Amino acid sequence: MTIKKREKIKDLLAQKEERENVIAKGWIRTKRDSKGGFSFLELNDGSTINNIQVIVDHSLECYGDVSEKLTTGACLSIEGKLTLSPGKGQSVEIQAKNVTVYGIADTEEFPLQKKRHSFEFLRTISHLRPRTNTFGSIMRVRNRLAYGIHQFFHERGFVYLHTPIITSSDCEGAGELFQVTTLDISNPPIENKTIDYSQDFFGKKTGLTVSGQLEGEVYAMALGEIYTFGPTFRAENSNTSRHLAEFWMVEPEMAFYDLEDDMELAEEFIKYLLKDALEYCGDDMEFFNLRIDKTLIERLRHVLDSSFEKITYTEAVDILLKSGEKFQYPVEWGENLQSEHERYLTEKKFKKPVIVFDYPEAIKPFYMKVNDDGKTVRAMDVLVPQLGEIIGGSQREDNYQILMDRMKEKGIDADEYYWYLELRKFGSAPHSGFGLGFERLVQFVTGMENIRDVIPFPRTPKQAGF
RNA sequence: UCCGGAGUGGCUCAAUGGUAGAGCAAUCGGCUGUUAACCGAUUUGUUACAGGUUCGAGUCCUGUCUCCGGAGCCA
Repeated sequence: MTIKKREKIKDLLAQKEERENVIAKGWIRTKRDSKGGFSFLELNDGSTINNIQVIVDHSLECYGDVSEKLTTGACLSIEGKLTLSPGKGQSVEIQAKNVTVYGIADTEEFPLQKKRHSFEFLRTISHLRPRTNTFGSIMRVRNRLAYGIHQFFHERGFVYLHTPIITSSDCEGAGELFQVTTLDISNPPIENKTIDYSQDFFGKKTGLTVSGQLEGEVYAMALGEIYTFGPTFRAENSNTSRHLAEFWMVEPEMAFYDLEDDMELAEEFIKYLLKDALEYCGDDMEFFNLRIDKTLIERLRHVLDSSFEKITYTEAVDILLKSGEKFQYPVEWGENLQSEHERYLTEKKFKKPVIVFDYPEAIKPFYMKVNDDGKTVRAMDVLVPQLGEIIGGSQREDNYQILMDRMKEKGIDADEYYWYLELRKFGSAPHSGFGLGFERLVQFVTGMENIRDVIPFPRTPKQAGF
């Protein structure tokens, strides 16, 4: 007895010749009935955006049992013959010999219709939206990008490092951590009118990580080049199309890299991933280009073909001041660049990604290396058209005394970070790194406007359903 | 968090303070190797929630909630 195996629709569609006894399994996207005595089913199994057309003859033995159940959303197993299609729109199709219904989808209740839905509505049915063309494509591209990230770093000898999810250190500043506790929050232990965290699970106040960078530095200072790729949490009340409370971040950290090396790696990295997506997700990318953003592929190719513009913060301020543009927020050296300023640089001035570096010391975190001028730090942001900041990175301060002084200046408790400081005390070395918001990358590559639509289950303020 | 907009059949949206409607979907029928099929008919409502003004509120006012867009924070 031969064991008949299900073939993926992606593989079946690539066939050039007719073949008996194929098995396909998947969900019905649409059905068109012909009173000529057969139905056309569009079957999708997620292996590709493309459906395979299945012809179900109403004279089939099984038809009486299944006819009522062949509706949009139902899940089926089809056995039949793969044939060349006489109709337009597909080269092959399956002439069904037997149809098994795994699961019905009552048309009165099933919310996905064979028409366009708003992304807003689809967010309310996060458990069913992966069965749409758009979300299938997004998650396939997301998956390919994740794979590409590992591939990129492994080709370069980076070590994939797992940094902790629960931490007691706060890398960027207070007020943005999700607290982790096993204390009874309705009746916490009190000592001197404050909560006594010595009785908490870890014996101190802990939270979910906002970045694996500091821990990443620890291992870069031993293994040379490492990267992290994992979930990150920010309890900021951000309500924008570019922020999530839980998102995935990629953070490479490299010993012996200065800021120039860092920028070079960032550019190479972005280009590698764009090329990868275009090469391996052709059908999905074409779909985005057709339905989401007609200039997408052209724009990505342009990014691939051009070198990123590298300008200092001071140069950027100069350009903005001389631009003649009327900005809502004034441009002034020492202030953060506003979204509108970044957009001018990437979309109007250079029309490609721009790396701005050497930012004023006062507006950047304590761990960034201070330049000789004493006023700027070795920080860099990669800005891309439409989206803005996709990467933020820096060369790290490697001088023990300077780092100590900066922590003091910024009001950071050096005792808490003694281990971080000791990296500079024992065998310090120049090193650099950056962070890439994975969902922002997926947005950039797919053209999707809202970050809530490029992660399977988005977490945002007031939203943790599913 | 701030500014602006929105919340009405399953979905997308209409409705000058005066009888809540259309398209799509669904259902039924017709037609067809069909392709977001097509044609005809039918069904579907606590107008987000709580108050208030008014003879009368989907519409005006107050509060609350949620969503969307923009800003800040950032990745």
